Amino acid sequence: MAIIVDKEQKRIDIALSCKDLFIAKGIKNITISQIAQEAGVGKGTIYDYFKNKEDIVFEIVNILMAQFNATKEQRINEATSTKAKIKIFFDFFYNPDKADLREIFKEFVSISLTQSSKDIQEFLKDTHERYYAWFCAILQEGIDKNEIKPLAIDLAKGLFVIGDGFFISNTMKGSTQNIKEEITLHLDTIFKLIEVKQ
Amino acid sequence: MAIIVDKEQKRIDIALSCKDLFIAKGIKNITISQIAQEAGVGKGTIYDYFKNKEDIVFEIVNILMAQFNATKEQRINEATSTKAKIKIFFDFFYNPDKADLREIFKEFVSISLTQSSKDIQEFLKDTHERYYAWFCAILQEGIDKNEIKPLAIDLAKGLFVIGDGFFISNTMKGSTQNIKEEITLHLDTIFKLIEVKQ
DNA sequence: AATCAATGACTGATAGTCGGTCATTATTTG
DNA sequence: CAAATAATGACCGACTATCAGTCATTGATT
Repeated sequence: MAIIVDKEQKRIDIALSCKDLFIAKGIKNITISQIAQEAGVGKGTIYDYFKNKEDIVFEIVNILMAQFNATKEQRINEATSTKAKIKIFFDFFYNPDKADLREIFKEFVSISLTQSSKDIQEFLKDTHERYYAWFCAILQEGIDKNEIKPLAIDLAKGLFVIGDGFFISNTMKGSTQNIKEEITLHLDTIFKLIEVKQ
Repeated sequence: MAIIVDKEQKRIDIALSCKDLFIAKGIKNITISQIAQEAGVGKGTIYDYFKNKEDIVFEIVNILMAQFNATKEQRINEATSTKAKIKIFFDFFYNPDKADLREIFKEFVSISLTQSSKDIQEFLKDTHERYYAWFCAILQEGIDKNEIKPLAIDLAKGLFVIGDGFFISNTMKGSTQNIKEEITLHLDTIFKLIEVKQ
């Protein structure tokens, strides 16, 4: 009876159109009016597609992460050793091409910590569990192949969270230069300990 | 002259008086007027002692962390094994008595990620480095005593950040119940690997 | 009288709402 | 079948409520 818009697609379009604004200025320094202008729609329209400013950040992170993870899965499958696979898993935290994405991820974490609804927490939990299962599968595969000791599976959770740990720690200090070296050293050392000597 | 107030003490008094408000509602859901009322001063007075709302959170975290760490140093010195010392280091993240402090710490991290000034980043960097040095010293002591392998020192940074990692990861999911078990398992497993067999 | 502390009314900015308009499609009618 | 009309979702921006932060004034002390 009337115009029917692909709501999901438009949500994506709006989110992506103001991505650079978020990266450049940060959520606190942008107004909804600016976002609307950047997206080429009216202010009210923004609220037809998003609950609030934070919701836009969630959408941006979702879109970009999905894109990123599509290639990640492939790269992990191509890697041969468990160590190499695990390193790719943390690639996001130091890949120079992903600096922009990390900038938004920072906002995302900040929001998630203090302002996320039950819905969003549920979503985060699901996402987290899916990735953790994937991570465990990689480790288990290494164990089954006798590349690493069975004990390594007990390190899964602790290893899984070190990406976040390094990221938060470095971001809070304002020094994100050397995450790669830090993560690499840690993983190399862990692998020295858990690798099965042939 | 005129009335001379102990500015530093009053800053502390104001900060502590609204601590519970921050814990109960979170920074986003409190107004400066509420804070002023809770502290029993005028709104303008708040701005004589703090730059903004975020600044109050920094003060609260500083005060409470300082209190907490005073006892922490002692407890670490009392512990005999390196493993026990390291576990106490992460006590903050799961000690049931510190749930309130963690609630504010959450706000603190959230702010630090996206809104901290150069000054505050500098401060965070200093604090971080001091704690990291302490952490390394504990590990080094264990190495010198031949409790753990020399290699363990390369795990320092990665171990140091797992507290933050678990905290962020669990907080984002809204499940802070099992951090203790997770950290304990991780540390126990790491120590199985780095302990020197006698 | 000089000086510092405290204050709360005021201002500017902005998040979020809501009544109304417009464009498109469905339905009716000649 | 074409024109007229009805229905509806998309879109909008003026408006409102709220609140962070300021500053001119008052009050207290020596």
